[in-house]
Amino acid sequence: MSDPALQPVVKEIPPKAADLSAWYTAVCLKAELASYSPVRGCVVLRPYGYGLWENLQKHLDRAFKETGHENAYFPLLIPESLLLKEAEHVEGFAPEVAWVTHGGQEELTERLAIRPTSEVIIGVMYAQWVESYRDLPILINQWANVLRWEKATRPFLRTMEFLWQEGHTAHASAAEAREETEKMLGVYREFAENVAAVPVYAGVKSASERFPGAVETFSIEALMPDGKALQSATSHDLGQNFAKAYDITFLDADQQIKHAYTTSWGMSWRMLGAMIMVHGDDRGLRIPPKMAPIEAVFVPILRKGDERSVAACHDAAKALREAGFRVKVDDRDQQPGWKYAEWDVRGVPLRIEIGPRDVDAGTAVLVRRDRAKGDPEQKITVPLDRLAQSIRELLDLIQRSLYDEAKAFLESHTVRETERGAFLRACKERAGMIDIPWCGSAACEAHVKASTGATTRNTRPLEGAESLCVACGEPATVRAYFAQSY
RNA sequence: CGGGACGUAGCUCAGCUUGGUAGAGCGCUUGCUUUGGGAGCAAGAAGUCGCAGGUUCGAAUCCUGUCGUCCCGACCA
Repeated sequence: MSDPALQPVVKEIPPKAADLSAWYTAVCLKAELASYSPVRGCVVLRPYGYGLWENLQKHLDRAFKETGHENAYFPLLIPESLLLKEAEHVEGFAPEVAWVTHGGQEELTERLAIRPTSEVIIGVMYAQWVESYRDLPILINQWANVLRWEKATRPFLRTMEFLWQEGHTAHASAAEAREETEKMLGVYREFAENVAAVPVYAGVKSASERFPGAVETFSIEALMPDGKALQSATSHDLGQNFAKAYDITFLDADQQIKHAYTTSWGMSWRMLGAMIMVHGDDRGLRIPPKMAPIEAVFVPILRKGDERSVAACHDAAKALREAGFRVKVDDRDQQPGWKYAEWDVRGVPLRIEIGPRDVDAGTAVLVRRDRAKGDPEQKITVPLDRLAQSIRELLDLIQRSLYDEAKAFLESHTVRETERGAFLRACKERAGMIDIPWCGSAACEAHVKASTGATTRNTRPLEGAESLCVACGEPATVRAYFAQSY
């Protein structure tokens, strides 16, 4: 422990590469994103973590509105009799449903499920609202919490109660529903890559990974530093399954009564977990600027008897706020180095140092969080009257740089295998996204899972030349990414 | 849900083997000096040892149960 090289860079955060799990948990807690609570498997989302969630909401909500959706809110509790109507759905969720059995001292005649997802209660309401093809489509999103009785939990990645949004739409035709499903998958992909700076593979889930009750499930999948994949959002084409179970019918223009076609799609705070793992380093979080609750933090440097820098920071911060930036002045009574370390842990993209020398010169020092200490690109000095432009440019640069870094990792850890032995080895060793022509059979997938722990993450059409499944030798029907998953 | 580890001050942990009434570092409070990568000195506050039983004159320590956290596996939109 006396060797400085063996000391952790940040107190109480272990090196990321050595033990991703320990690093991840420590960062979530030390950056004050979340706290464990007295409730098993449930975390408190602290203000800084909630700031991340609000930025996710802001961007996604705008995208939902732009694609014609409206927000609404449905009940938390679902009567058991309603839940039982879609057999596959019930079977899929039964092990994870929590039940309300009493109201006060009185035992209920019918148990109430705490929603694990809201297809049921929303489907029941849509059945009441839809009569004519003129009532379609219904395009509604809900921001909500849901509860699933999980056995093993980790902050954001899997918690019993979690925050998410769930879109639920009903359409007059299968084609329109499918179009909606794919459109929202695109919205998620756009968000993940352009806002959270997390590159993903978008595609179709295999039958065994499909949402219970869906005709087709699409997902975006991100790759974590340990080579495991993380499903970051899903979009489901539910066909007429739920419409038939919950009687969502309409009189079409041809005077025939028809069942509607429904979709559902969701992204949860798990996306934050992906962002944390993909970008973080040994100093803590690195938050992409578009997601950062604080884009830049001012650290004034004092000199005995000279506190001009504090006022200079506040003045500059005020101007930046008026220009639309999210900035903070850290004027606490602490050493600058202490503050640097703390804001590093919390992943603020830019630090702005103003000291006596800067006050005299009318400048500020900008320090990029995405660059290492000692990197010549880490610090630049800019004139105060150009601060807004400089920050705008740097934030854009950091946003792009984080994405490029993650993209390079994904690409260098996406391996196209053509030989069975090498394929199975890559799956077992968590080499990343293992890309093969695949037969699409559940038995083949189950066999790969049993011998390596990996499953298909998602699939896409063949590129043309491939003919046989690398895993089993049967004719290939799609290309698939295999990986172990969170 | 199976296998393993852990739970002592806000944090990281020592003490437990061999029972005797609570410790360290960091953090926190106050004052002074400091401040361009986790400052220094001085004084001070802070823990029903996760919880519940049991054994014992006496339990952080031994036994049982329980709750929680982490790791591996199983399961899991």
